[in-house]
Amino acid sequence: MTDVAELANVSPSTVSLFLRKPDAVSPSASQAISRAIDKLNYVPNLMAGGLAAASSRAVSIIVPSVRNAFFAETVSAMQAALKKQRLQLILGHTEYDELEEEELVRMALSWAPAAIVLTGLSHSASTRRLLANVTIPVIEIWELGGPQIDSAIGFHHDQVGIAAAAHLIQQGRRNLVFLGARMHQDRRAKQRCDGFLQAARTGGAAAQVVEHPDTASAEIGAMLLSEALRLYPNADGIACSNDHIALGALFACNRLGVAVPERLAVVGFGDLSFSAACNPPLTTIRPSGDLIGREAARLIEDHLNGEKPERQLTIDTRFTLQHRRSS
Amino acid sequence: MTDVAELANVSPSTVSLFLRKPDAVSPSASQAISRAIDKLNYVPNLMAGGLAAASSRAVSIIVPSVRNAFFAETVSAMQAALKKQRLQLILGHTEYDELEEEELVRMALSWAPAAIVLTGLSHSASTRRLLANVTIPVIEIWELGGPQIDSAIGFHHDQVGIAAAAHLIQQGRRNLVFLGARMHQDRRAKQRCDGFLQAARTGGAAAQVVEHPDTASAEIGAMLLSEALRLYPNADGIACSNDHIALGALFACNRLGVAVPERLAVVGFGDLSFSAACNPPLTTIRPSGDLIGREAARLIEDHLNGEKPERQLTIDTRFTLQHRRSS
DNA sequence: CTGAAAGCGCTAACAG
DNA sequence: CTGTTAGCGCTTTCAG
Repeated sequence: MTDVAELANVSPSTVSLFLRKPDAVSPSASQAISRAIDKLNYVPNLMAGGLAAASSRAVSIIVPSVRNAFFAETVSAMQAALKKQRLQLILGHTEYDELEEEELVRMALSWAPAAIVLTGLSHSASTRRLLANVTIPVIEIWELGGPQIDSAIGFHHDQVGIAAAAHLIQQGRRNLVFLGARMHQDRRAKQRCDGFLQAARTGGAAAQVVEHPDTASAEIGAMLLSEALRLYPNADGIACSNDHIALGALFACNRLGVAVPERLAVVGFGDLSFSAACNPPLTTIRPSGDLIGREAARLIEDHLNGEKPERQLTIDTRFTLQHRRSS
Repeated sequence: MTDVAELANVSPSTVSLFLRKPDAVSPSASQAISRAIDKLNYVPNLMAGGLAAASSRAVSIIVPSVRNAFFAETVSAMQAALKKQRLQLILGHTEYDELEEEELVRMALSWAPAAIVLTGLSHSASTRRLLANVTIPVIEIWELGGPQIDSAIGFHHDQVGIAAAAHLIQQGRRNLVFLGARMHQDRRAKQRCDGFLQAARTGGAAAQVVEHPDTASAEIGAMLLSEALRLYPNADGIACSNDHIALGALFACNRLGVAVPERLAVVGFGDLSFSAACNPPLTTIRPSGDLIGREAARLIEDHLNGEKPERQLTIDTRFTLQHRRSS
């Protein structure tokens, strides 16, 4: 920066100012500085900047895993939105482990990030303690309906389950089964399941659960469907903890000669890339993972720009039922 | 750190040393420092550390998008491996745009990362210039077979196409079609296609391409298959640029009453989570996205530990054909 | 094995 | 609008 200043015949602080608030520098100086930057191929050192400013242009985001399409979508949308503010994403994966999350939060904090984004509302006591006294925005995403650390952006997963049950009942189904995967770890899948069961029973339908401990996949979905049909031969409506499970269920129905939706209606969750293309096209509940990311980015921007320094926000991004031929 | 030092009755530099090389500090001092750290809930400031050391514990990784399952897998594997070294991933998405990549590289450099990871071998001239003089490892992933900036980890995509063609020919198919999506942007899909065409023709089979400009999806796969059958009614073997396309092709065959593999053999690429569960299970070529991530992490560790300061490495992670019932 | 000293490259008052 | 000044919290020789 000193070199740039020298070449542009200004002081280093003018260069610094130009870099942070270009409009606050005279056009002539701006031009000279721009030229010097180009000529010297100057790249600012964000570590130095962050140290001096006691906060960095990094945003830490901690998700269970980006291999999960839901979180990949949010991460991707957030990164796209933050890029405009020249903010960088620092990524961490908890793999659904609260201790892992705690360690990641600790590491994240050492970067003095501009904000920290966590998945879900459930965290270890130490994690809460670590985050209790930070002054940056802490944003919990993809879950609503519990005590928040600071702001939360997402939706109520029990309502997803309720919507699925209501839909199946409306379609005249009365013997419902929920197919779930890894619900001992995936709290949100569990919430969808619980909402489903309760709404189904309230609505006068029978409702059962068939589950598998491993990560959701089409393979497990197929297994779960066969199992469900074995245990509950007169089941007529199936809700799945996500579209991977639903896809496998559709494959299994196809193989077993079970007519969908005539004999069995199927509803998924996620509206993944294949869901509309299935045989038959899958009715599913679509969360807006990208909206969650964009809203999170907006919150962070607002905080950075000093506007709306509101805290403790709760933003419900809702979800929509995509009614297709599988139900 | 000063507070910790004071509480532990040592100097700040001893604390610093303890944090970086615990073994170089006496047990008694170590214990006192540990205790002080715990009591004060001390979190080191990595910005300050990075500034002083002129290199940070961040690794920048730039991929087209984590919404793409291939890159999500690599990112995830890499993060898991780097965590052991207390290295953090800074993520950037190019969305298949070289100018975007260039800007991301510039931003990445301002973090003085320990290494920088790019996707593919094709970059803008400016990007190459930016990276020409850096002393940290520059690792290009997911592509082999062109000029490298520094090290490269991946495989030859034309060989994937060749393997698909060879497989179909071996199955007795002679009228082949390649279904491709977004090949004007996705260089690697194009390479697979080119390898396929060449190998097919060399092998004495007819080979055609049917493509779509948008991102690969099952929906587009279904469209492409219908189109292929319309244009080439006697096609008997289909290779797809990835498993999303193949999934859609299988759906379309199912709807059109086209028997797979009797009438039409289908081969995909990716071995995604649903591929083994399809009807029929999909023959596909499986790259090892996680291995790419682990090898990249290993390279970075080695460099950091001063071992094997080899540069210009080329690591071929290969791929394997998963022969299933669709062919 | 421990400590003193000298910055790393930048930001942020503040004064002009 | 520009420049001066005093650090940000740590690492890294270099002595002891």
